[in-house]
Amino acid sequence: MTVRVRMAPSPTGFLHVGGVRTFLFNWLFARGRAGECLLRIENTDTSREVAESVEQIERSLRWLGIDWDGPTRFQLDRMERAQAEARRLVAEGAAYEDEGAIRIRMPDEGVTAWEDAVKGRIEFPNAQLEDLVLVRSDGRPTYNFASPLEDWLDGITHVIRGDDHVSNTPKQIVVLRALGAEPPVYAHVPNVLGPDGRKLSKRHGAVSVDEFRAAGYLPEALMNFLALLGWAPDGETTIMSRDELIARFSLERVGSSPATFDYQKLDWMNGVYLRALSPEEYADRLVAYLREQGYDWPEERIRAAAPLVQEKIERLGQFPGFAGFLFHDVEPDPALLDGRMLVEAERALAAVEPWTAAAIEGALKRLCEELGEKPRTVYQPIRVAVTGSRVSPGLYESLELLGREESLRRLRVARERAPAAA
RNA sequence: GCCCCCAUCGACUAGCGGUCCAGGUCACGGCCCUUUCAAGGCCGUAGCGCGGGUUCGAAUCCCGCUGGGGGCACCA
Repeated sequence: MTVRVRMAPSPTGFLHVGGVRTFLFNWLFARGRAGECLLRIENTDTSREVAESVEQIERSLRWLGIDWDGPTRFQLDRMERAQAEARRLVAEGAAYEDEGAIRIRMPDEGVTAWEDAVKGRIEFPNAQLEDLVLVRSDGRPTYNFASPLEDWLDGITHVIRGDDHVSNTPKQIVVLRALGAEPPVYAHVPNVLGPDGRKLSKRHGAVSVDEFRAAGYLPEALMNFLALLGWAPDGETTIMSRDELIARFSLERVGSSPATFDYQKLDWMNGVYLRALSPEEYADRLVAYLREQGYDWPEERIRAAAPLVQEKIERLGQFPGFAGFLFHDVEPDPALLDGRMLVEAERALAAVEPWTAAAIEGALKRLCEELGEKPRTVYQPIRVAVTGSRVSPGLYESLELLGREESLRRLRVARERAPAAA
């Protein structure tokens, strides 16, 4: 039997990483088994907000590298079929009308159980189940009716969803059996929590895929990180390509306890991916990212600056703060300047020929010897004067890129602002 | 209140009765390298929630407790 799963976001706002993690598991599972993965929007209305939200969801999934088979489906499209099925259940005696709504009869005794692919056997006492509304008095099917019905109609073989659906499952199983359908395999994956142990939400930081994109995370890094939230191929491997994730993913190895989203680890992992990029690819991504974020800085200069930062930043979003001095003037803190050093640096650099990182290095090292000072003593005022910060890319390369004229100009301006030189 | 699920370092996890005085990664601390910051290398701190069983032997199995989480809608 061909595996067929579905990703079922509700069109409320943006795509939440917790939900994406669940979709990712669906997708990895299907792709690793030559199966199909559908995208189904669980909507109950068709407002414009829904349409926009759907576009947003599709865009976020595509960016991450998660694709789906066939057109996006909408739960509401099955409304008439749902009503017909409900009427059929009434006719068959499995359901009944109640103040305009249709309710299904739940068994009163025994248990409803299933073998969960990640949690093992789960049993629910039937006495716990109330007669569930299938179709509201206004004619719209409820979620617990529409969802399993569509799973059946779409031939879904595995329902991989969040933990919070565990208690819906027995109801859906009863619905499916009444319909004459065989329930799919259920796999309930644990939820993703924030650092404080509560459900991951905006107060913890970024939560929508779009926010991670805007912050300069790489989709492959985010995918790798998300895959490891509740799943591990073994105890050692952490960095895995998309293909490796697909090849190794299995529901059996999904854990059953909730996982905490660790922003620091994501940052580290993103840095690993960033550093692993070829210089050309890195520059391409950086340029694309900055364009997307609305920076109109010259592409050639961005490309030239890329190698200076590749080893240094772990999110592309750090680029403007870290290397922005190459694109605009700076405001050095006078307290960090040293008039004497700046005068000496200006003199030494004015004579450098040609203006290359290597020659600049030679000149500055000679200066240190002449002055009998440690490099850090000599370099810091220069760094601050030229980059506006005590933290920057390599000094020689930065000076080279800035150009002699601009470098000397910044040194001069800074010297004038420095505390009275001795 | 009732029902369901979960429980290994601060975090993600490996471990599916002995090979574990518990391994890997992030974070943290120290050292090295070093023009700042990173990166990299080396070393280190740190964990089986508690109590009973079962067993020659338990992180691993069973029961209870405690602690988390989720659910009990004509929401999804």
